[in-house]
Amino acid sequence: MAEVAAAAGVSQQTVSRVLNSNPSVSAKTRQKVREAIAALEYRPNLAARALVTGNTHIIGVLVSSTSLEGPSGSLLAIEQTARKDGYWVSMASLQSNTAEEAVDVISHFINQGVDGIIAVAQTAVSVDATLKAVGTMPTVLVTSGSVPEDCFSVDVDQADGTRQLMTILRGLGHTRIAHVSGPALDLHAAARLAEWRASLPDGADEIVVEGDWSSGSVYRAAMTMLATGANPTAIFAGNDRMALGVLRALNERGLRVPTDMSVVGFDDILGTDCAIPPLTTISQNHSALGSAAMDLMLEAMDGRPARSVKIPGQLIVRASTGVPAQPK
Amino acid sequence: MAEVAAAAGVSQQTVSRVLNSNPSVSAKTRQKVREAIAALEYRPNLAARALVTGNTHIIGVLVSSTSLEGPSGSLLAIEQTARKDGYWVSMASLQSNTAEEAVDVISHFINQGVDGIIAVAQTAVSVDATLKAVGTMPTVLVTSGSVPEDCFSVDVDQADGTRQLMTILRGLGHTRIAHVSGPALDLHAAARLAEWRASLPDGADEIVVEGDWSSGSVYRAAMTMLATGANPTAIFAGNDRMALGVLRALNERGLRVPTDMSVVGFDDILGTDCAIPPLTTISQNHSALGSAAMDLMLEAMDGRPARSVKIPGQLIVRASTGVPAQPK
DNA sequence: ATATACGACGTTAGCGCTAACATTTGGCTA
DNA sequence: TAGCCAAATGTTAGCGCTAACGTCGTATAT
Repeated sequence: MAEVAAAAGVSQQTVSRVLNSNPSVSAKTRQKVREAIAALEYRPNLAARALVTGNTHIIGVLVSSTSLEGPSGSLLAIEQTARKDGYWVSMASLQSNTAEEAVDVISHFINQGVDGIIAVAQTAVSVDATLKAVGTMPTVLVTSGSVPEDCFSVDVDQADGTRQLMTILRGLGHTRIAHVSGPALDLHAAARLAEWRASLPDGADEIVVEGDWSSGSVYRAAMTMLATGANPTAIFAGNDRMALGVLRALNERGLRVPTDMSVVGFDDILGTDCAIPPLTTISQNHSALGSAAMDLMLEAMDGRPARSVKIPGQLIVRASTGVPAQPK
Repeated sequence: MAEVAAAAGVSQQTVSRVLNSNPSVSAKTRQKVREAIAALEYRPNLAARALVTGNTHIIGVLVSSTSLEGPSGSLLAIEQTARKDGYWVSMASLQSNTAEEAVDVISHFINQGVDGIIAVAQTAVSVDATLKAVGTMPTVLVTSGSVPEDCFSVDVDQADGTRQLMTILRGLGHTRIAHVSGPALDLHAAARLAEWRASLPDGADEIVVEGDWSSGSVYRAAMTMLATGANPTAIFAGNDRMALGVLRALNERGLRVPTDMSVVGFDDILGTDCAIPPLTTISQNHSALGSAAMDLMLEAMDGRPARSVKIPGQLIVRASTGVPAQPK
């Protein structure tokens, strides 16, 4: 920087002012400095700047990596929004979903001097660990779990999405709607399960099996369920991958979709438009979620009061849903 | 840090030595310093450390986000390996696949003082832009494109994976094997296309349609191809999502898989084990790719000579492949 | 007893930058 | 023409840390 200053015939401070777009630099000087910067291929050292200003313009983003599509979609969306707002992302994905690892990562983020932390949390454990570790750092949780009043959070509205699916199924005439849930400890799974339960017709049987988000786990579970004689007319799978497992199980048992059974999923992952048959599901608007997370981050950094945002999911109706067959 | 030194009754430098595990600190002193650190909840300022040491222990990772599964799987794998090796990841995902955006991002990484850059590049444009922008910074490319001799690179072996698929199809007796390729500018698509072409029986027709990696694009294209009377007995889709589109198109035309047509994909994305029928494909070992990328990074930082690593893909044989029907 | 070596610390300086204050310059007013 | 203001620039100090070197004391060799 000293070299640039010398080359432009000004002081270091003036170079600094040009870099920081300080208005009190004359156009002529600014021009000279710009040329010197270009000529010398000068690059500002952000570590030095961070040291003196105390902020890095870096956001730490923590994702729990257990299930791939959701969290990494959110991560990419958050990153792109952040960059548009002039922030950069330091990321870490949890391997274990232990509190310890989350705390380590957050601790590192703080040491690194991040301006804020966004945690994409799948389980109550990581929500709690995050809240303990962040201290007074501006924080936004991307989670469907319950969060304290004074905490910023954002999520795709799981309950609303579930209601949309249930509404369309009931509208078609389904009353016996089974549920294939995600892992019990997962907050998204819990939210979808709870709302499914709440949306059941009064007095309906609760036909539910638990999967681990993977299609394979559910293929086997669905085969078992179908064999037991609990005869739903529709199945609400907790995510699209599990819905694929259901579709395969139905196919192998010779049940037609939607004639013999309607199936719905959740997430609208890539490829479900070409499931056999194409799957009715809830599309998650990752980019809206990313922008919302970043908007909240800016509010948090600004010291504004905490609030929570729910992004509505969009119902995508495809061929896997239809009216139930009349009982023969 | 001065406070910690005072509390422990030692100099700042000694505290620094404890933090950096310098051996020439007596056990007793080390203990005292540790206690002072804990008592005061002292956190080292990494920006200051980076300023004086000149390295940040941060790796910049650039991913092109166009297609989701592959790059973000690699990203997560790279991050987890990096953290195991004591490095942290600063990431950016490209929205446009322009050289300009890549250069901006890399320029930022350099300003930030990253110790190295890993670029997950899908197109020749981003490979070139990356190589121009990084200068002398240690760099590893994750790409299937051709790279200069003096450049570290790693990729799942596209050609080998394609050969494995072609070998099994030919072994089953298929000679007319169509290809559904990814977008022409994509390096993975190009590599798979080239090897498919090379693996065709001599003098065979080249039946090929181009998709954009999405299942929807290919569903339509496949329908068209099937209607034209080019009658392959097997279809090699450039990725699993497009294979799903092919499966759906076949299903709607009443063709059975694998009796009337065998189908293979590439990537082994989650859910293909429950495609109808389950898909024969090549599984990409993301975690091996992540470790390899990080190993190469360490070599690059060490000034060792460049080399390229190919990670073999693993053939997963499922129900979508079988012997071709005898011509009626 | 003297020289030598080494382990265990302390002292000094500076990494590259910006905040805060000091200074200069030109333009305008009375 | 003196006086004053504001815009444009310079000067000083310090952010938190570590590299390099200096100092002290104790153990070992001669």
